[in-house]
Amino acid sequence: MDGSQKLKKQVRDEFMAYLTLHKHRKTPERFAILDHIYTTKGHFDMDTLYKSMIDVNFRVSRATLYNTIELLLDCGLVVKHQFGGNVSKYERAYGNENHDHLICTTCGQVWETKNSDLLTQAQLKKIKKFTVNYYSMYIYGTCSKCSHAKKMELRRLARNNSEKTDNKQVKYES
Amino acid sequence: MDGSQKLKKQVRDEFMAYLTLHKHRKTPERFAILDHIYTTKGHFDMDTLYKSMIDVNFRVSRATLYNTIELLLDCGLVVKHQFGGNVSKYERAYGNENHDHLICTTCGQVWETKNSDLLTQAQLKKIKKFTVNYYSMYIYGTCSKCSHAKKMELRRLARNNSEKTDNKQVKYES
DNA sequence: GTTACTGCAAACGATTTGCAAGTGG
DNA sequence: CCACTTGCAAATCGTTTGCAGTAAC
Repeated sequence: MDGSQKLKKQVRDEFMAYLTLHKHRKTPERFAILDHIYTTKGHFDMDTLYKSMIDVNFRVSRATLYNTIELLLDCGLVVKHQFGGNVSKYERAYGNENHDHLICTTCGQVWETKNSDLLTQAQLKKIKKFTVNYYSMYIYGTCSKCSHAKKMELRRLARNNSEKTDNKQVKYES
Repeated sequence: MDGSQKLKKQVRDEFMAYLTLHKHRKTPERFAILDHIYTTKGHFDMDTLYKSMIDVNFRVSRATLYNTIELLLDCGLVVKHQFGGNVSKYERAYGNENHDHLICTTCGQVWETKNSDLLTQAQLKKIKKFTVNYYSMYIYGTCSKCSHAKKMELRRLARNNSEKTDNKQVKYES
């Protein structure tokens, strides 16, 4: 099994665990979409994803794509970007090096640069063939309030899951 | 004249120069919008801007707002963000300290942090009350192709402008 | 006077939603 | 079998566009 297949298995397992924990169903569509996303590196938008799945003869509706991408974002397997156009761009979260984005505000094209965590403003100005107007670090995560809410939710889920297990055990015992 | 008024004059002058160079008309709406944007710090969206201008009894249409913001973006007086919701956020470009954005992917709220140019991944993890999932540096600017096109365009404009001056002089001479 | 700009309303397009039919657990 | 998911089509909503009237130059 090559690196790509290994990664696919990894993320499939992670998605599986996520679905189980949240009591979401494990439909073929969901796994097919995840798999398909992890066959290509780089950015994609919903329309591209839709068409490329049709191309490999996997019929999905756009509604399902949007529904599934929501789950994938929530469990952190996919990352969402909005560079300035009207369409959102997505990208798989694992198997891509850390990279920053150079966005041309005139033509909208996006280039990627290698991890530049430590770039200073002075260094940025030196990026070849690109005139930097401004830049912004977008740090995505969970605020304390939502963090707390999520924790409570997970606790509730865990409790329900174990209760269900208990019930089953009771059944078997009786 | 306080600092705020001084800044407003500065950006008004810059906008004026931009409009002159590009042969765009100097309408009251355009200057009112720029002025209004520079009365508040922080992010705003189009709807908020629209309503707040109505509030101060300045009637503008949404179409004009979108048209004008385009110009302001082009001349770099306003900066555009898309944090992940459905609406674009804007921000004046001058008079704000350099800052990064903390975006809660659950509730969508956005906080600002002081300039963290040199934040390392390790440091990011330590941001209090915020669990960092991932971050991305968005570097906006102009690519070499567009840069060249813009330069040509400016040259053309400059030529036309001077030709026009020449014509006038000829007229006066004749 | 020309012609770009404004305001209005209609159009657009990415995303979302409601609902009937399908299917995982 | 129950109710979550899917697929379809219609609805939504921020943004763009066409057009007639207005005003900058």
